[in-house]
Amino acid sequence: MFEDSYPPRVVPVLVPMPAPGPYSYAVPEGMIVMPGSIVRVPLGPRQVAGIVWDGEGGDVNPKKLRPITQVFQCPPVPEEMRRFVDWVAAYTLSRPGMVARMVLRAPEAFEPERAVEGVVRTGLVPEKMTAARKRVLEITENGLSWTRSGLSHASGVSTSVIDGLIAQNVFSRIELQPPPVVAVPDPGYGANALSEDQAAAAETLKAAIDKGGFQSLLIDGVTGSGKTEVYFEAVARALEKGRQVLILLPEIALTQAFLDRFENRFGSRPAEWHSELSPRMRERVWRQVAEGRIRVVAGARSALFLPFEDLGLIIVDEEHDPAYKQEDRVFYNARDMAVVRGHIGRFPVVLASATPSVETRVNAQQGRYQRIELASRFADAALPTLKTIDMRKSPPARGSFLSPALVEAVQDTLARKEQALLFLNRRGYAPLTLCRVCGHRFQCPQCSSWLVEHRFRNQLMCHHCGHHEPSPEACPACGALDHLAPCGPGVERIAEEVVAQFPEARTIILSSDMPGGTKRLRLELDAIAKGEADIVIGTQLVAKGHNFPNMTLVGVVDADLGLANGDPRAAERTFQLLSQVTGRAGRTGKKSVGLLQTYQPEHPVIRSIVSGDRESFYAREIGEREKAMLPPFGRLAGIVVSAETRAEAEGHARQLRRAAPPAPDIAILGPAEAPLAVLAGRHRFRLLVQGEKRSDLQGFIRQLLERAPKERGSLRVHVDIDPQSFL
DNA sequence: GGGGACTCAAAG
DNA sequence: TTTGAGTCCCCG
Repeated sequence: MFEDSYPPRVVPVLVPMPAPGPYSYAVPEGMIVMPGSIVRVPLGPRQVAGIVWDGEGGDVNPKKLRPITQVFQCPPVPEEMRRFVDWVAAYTLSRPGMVARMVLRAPEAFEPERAVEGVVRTGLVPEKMTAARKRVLEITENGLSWTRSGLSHASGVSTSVIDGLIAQNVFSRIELQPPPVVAVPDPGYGANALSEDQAAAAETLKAAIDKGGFQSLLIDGVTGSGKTEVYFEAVARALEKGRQVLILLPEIALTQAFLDRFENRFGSRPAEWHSELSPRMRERVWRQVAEGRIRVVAGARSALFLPFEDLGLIIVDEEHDPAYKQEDRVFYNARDMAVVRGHIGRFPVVLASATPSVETRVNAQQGRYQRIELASRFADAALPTLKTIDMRKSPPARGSFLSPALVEAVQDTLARKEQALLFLNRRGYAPLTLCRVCGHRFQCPQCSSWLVEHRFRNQLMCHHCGHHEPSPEACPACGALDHLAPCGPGVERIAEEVVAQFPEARTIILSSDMPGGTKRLRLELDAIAKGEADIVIGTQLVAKGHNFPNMTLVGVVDADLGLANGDPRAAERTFQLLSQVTGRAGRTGKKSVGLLQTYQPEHPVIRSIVSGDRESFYAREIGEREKAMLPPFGRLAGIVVSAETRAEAEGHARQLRRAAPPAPDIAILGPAEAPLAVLAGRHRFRLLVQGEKRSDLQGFIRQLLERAPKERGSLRVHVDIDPQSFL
C-alpha cells in the first residue's frame, strides 16, 4: 500500500512565470489530473494557479518535488488551447508560462460559481389562501423554478409571503444554476436585408463555415459598405452549427454601438471581454466561456486567450488597427494570432477592414487569404466628395491653423444645421514650446523628445514615456518671463481657434487624454450622435467606427502629419487614418464633403485618398515595401531589440554581428525614428534586426538574451510579425 | 538598531 | 513574475 504511492506520479505544470518550460509536480494519491487541468501548486513561498501540461514531468531533484495542492473544479484547458499557447510562446520568443498566464487571467473563475438558491412548487397547496399567496401560485402555475427575490418581484408580494409558503412545504428550496451573463443569441432573430454585394459576400463566408476546416478570409470593403452585417451572417451560421464565436474589436470599451447592432441582429448582447470589466464579471465570463454557456464573445485582443470549449469562428474587425498589437511582456499581434488559432482549431477566420493592412493585402494577393470585396456603400450612404486645400495657395491667417476655405466650409455646414468634424491627430495644445529670448526648447529629460503643452492640465507632457511637469512661467535656461512660445497646433489649440471663430456653435473636443476617461468619452460620443454638438474636434479616436449621422463635413487640419516620421508604416497609417476619418461623413446619404489641408497635394498618399483610388495606394505601397525589403517582404524585418542607451544598443549589435553567420542586418534607431514598436518605458534605442529566416533571427536573439543576462531589464525584444512565415 | 531603497537569486 | 534575503546608507 505504502509502496503504491512511490515513486509518486509526476506531471508537468505550466506556472505563471518566465521559466523556460513547465515545472514538475507530484500528484498526491487519489488526485485525478489530466493535461489541461487547472491546479493550485506551491511555488516558492506562495500558491499559484497553473495548467497541467502535456508529456512527462521532467526529471527534477526529487527533494525539490512538491505535490499539487488542489485540482480546481473547472473544465480543463482544451488541447487546442494548449497547442496555441505553445505556438504563441515559440513564435513570439516568450516563455510558455507567460502565455499561460494570459489564459489564467481570471483567478477567481476556477472555482465553480456559487449556485443561486431558488424555489419550486411541491404540488401541495397552502392551508390558508390569501390574495398574496394566490398571486404567487398563479405565477408559478407552470412549475418552473424561481429565485426568491425574482418571484417576490414578479408577483408583487414581499419575500416573507414566499418564506411562509416554503415553511408550509408549498415550495421547496432548490439550487439553481448561476444565471448566465448574457442570453443565448438567436441566429434567426433580426436578419437584415442585404444588398446584392453583401449577400454574395455572406454566402462566401457561410460556405467556408459549412465546408469546415481552416481558412482565412478578408472582407475588404469601403467605409460604410456594411461589413458588419455581412459577417453577422457568418456568426449566425456558426451559431446554427452549435459553435462558439469570437469577435475581436480594437478598443471595445468605446464601441457600445457595436453591441447594440449585435443585439438588433441576434436578440441579445454578446458577452464582453476587455480590460475594463469588473473582476466579478471577468470571472463569470471566463467561467461561462469555458463551460460553453456563452456562445459569442466580443472582446479586445486578450479575448483570444479565453478557454473556449468549442470555438468555431473568429472575426477580426478593423484588422489593420494597431491596437491589436500587444507590446509588453508577450509581444503579439492578435490579428495574426487569431489566424493561428483558427489553423490550430481548424475553423475559418474572417478579417474585416475598409483599409486592410498591407500585410493582409499581400496575403490576399498571394492567395493565403481569400479576399471578398465590397465596392460600394450600402443603401443611401454616399461617399463624401474629397478635396485638398493647398496650404501654400490658401494659407491660414497669421497665428491660426485653419485656412479660409475650411473656415468657410464649417460656416456653411453650421448654416445647414449639420455637423462638422475637424481632425488633427495631435493631443494637447502645442507640440513644442520654445523660448523666444534664448531659443531654449522644452525636452523630456528621460527620452529627449519634445514636451507637449497641455493647457487644460496646465502641464508639459512627454507623449513618449509619460513624463510630465507643470507648465513653466519662465524659461529655465535664461529666466526670461513671458517669452515662451507655443509652436504648432494640437487639438486644444484648434478648439481655441474654433471657439473664437464660431462662439455660438457647440464645440466638443474628443481626445483620449481628456479628463473623465472612457465613460466620459462614451457619453460625448452619444451626445454627438444625438446632434448635441455642432463642431467636433478630435484626434484619431474619431476615426474609429463611430456613427455620426448628421456629420457632413470632415476637415483634416494637417493631412501631412505622420507622412514623414521615419516609420516604415507611416504612409500606410496615414492612408488608413485619413480614409477612416473622412469616411465618418455622409453616413445617411446627405451630401457630404471632406477637406484635407496639405502642403503636398501631389503626395501619392494624399492623391489616392482624394481620388478614392485605394488600389493605387496598395499597388504603390506594396511596391515600395518590396523595394525596401520592409514587412511583409523579403527579409524578415521582424525583430526589434530596445536598449536604454546608444552605447548599450551598439554593444548588443556587436554581439549579434559576431554571432554565427549569416549575420543579420542591424540598424540602430533613436527615439525620433522609432519605427515598428512603441518605445516602452526607459528604452530609448532600438536595433532593428533583419535576417533571411525567422529561425535564424530567433537563434540570434536567444543568444543575445543569454549572453547579456546583466542587461535584463534594459533589453527588450520585440517581434514584429512577418505574415509570410506563418504556419 | 531599524527602515527604506535597491539588487539578486530562486521558484519544481 | 513574485518573493525573501542581503546590502548599503542614513538617521538624534
